[in-house]
Amino acid sequence: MRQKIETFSLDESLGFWLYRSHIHVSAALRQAFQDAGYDLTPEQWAVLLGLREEEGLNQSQLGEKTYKDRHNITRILKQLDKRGYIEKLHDKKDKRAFRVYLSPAGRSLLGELKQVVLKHRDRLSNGFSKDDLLNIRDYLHRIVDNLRRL
Amino acid sequence: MRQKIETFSLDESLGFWLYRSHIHVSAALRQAFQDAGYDLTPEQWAVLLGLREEEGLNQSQLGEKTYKDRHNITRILKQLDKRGYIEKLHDKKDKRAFRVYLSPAGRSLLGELKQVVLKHRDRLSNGFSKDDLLNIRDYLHRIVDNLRRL
DNA sequence: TATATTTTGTTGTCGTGACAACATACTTAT
DNA sequence: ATAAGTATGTTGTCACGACAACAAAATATA
Repeated sequence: MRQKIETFSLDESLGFWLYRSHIHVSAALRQAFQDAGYDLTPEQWAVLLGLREEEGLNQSQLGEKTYKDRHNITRILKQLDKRGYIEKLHDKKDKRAFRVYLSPAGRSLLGELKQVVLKHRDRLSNGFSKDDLLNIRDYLHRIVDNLRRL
Repeated sequence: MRQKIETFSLDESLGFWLYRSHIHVSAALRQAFQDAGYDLTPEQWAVLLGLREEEGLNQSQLGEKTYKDRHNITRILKQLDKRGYIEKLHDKKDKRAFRVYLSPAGRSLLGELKQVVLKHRDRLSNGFSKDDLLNIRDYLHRIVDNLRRL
């Protein structure tokens, strides 16, 4: 028996472990971008990656993909637009909506930062086997599923 | 072979899994507080739990315990103070510092919300064995250690 | 067709995280 | 003992997450 976990405390809270690790990972990525000379937040990066996987989404769809609500997507896209990394085109069929695309600069940025991000990922998963990563992923997905379904 | 994980994408990013699960867990706790009729954020709750474990800390120490920098601690304590849950007393030896304590209302709140929080924790860890929880904790701690030490 | 509802996106507010600048006070070095 | 450096806490700014209110347009329904 390693340690009891039913105690009502911070150190024994799954939610707090998640908070703690998220904060550290996010700070490290932010720092990695800064060290590489780029003014980009982890959130902006996530949206760019989401776009890379599927361009032409509208803002709501992009929000679903990146787990950000439409208010936040609006503002993150505003930042990315200001930096010239994306293009918002009016949807021809739906006059309310935009379709969001990577600009050439955005596509270029993804290439430039690829090694930075891969290095960051290697760093935080140092000592993890592929099975470890699959286990973690399963655990984290199960947590989200629990909250969605229950 | 379940799936390759070296792909440079959002769905294969450990950091993004952490972000995703943290967001869901945090939203669920916020909702649980709201459903129970309390106006309290998960961050405020974390600070209260930190205080419960060790009262009389100064703000910097409390920030270390909860992984919040001193700027944010200042503001979170301001919220908790406004709601009457804490007391800030001047440190007698160090005139710069405060020592932070739970107020009677704060202590009472911890009791009132205990069942709400335990229910929330059961919900998100539904289907997890004690070993699963220990494994997750080890994984998440290893991630943080990797970022601290490398 | 006309009305009601839903969907898409924006703006504004608050709380929080990251960061800089600052005042105060403690600590260390000379 | 004085100066330099460090630590504590506050305020201000920007970015982001949660939430409300809103306008415009699409969709559903009567």
